[in-house]
Amino acid sequence: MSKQRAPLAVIDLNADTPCCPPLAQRRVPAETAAVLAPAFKALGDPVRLQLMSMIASAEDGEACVCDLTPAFDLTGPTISHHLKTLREAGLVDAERRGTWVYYRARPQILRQLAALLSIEPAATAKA
Amino acid sequence: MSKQRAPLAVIDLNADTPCCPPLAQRRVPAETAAVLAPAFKALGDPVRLQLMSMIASAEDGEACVCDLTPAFDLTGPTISHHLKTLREAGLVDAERRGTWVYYRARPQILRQLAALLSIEPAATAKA
DNA sequence: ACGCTGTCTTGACGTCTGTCGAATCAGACA
DNA sequence: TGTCTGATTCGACAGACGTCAAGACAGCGT
Repeated sequence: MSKQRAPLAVIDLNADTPCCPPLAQRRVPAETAAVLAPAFKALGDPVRLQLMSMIASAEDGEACVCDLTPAFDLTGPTISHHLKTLREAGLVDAERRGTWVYYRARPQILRQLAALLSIEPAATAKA
Repeated sequence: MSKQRAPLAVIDLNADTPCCPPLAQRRVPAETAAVLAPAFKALGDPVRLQLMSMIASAEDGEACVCDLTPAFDLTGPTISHHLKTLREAGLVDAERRGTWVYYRARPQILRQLAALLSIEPAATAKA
């Protein structure tokens, strides 16, 4: 984890900043890496990757915790913990409506991560 | 880390398999998540994200460890450890040529990760 | 007001991770 | 052969992570 915690907690990378040219096009500077790495890290757990997918692909763009939890062989607190991790990485938003809490994906940051990873169709060896 | 180690060590996801529809389009199944999550996890450290970028954006598509190491305030063994992590996640390949070891990105897996994260321009709430 | 249900927080546990120094391995060159 | 340089492996340590049980909190219904 390279020591420091980084600010996180809802990184400012939620704005519509175009942000980052592809990782393979220009060297990612340390500051950018420090901001983006936590997002990748959050996706680096199978459970969270599935949670993220379930949320992002949900019918109305949002998913209830009550639907998420029973999809895994894990306790409620554990799922809650993973959701918190996704929240702190800026990947999802939570909203309580009455009894239930709904999670919603943040497409912007997903787009940024995808852009960072994107490779021009034939850029394997560009020279 | 969700307990089990998974096979890793060079996941078979290096083939040209189209692999995965976007995460926001269909629920990522557990098996897919188990295979892909380690790749995201490997990118989930600022140092490795920079290493990956330096390798992928290198002049001839490859970077020498001797150029990578001095770019960080970290010891050789530590950089070597991170490179091993990237290697085991299937993100890079290593080749020794004489005295030096060169690392090269695997564009296919990067493309797969990018595809998984990709979002159709206006799919925020598709209904 | 009371209890019920759904969700989150807290505290604890074992494991994994990032880092280093020391030792080891792999080639190059005398 | 011996030695030098570059890279990896080994062993150790502090800190972070994933998980759970127990408790706390928030709304709803009675």
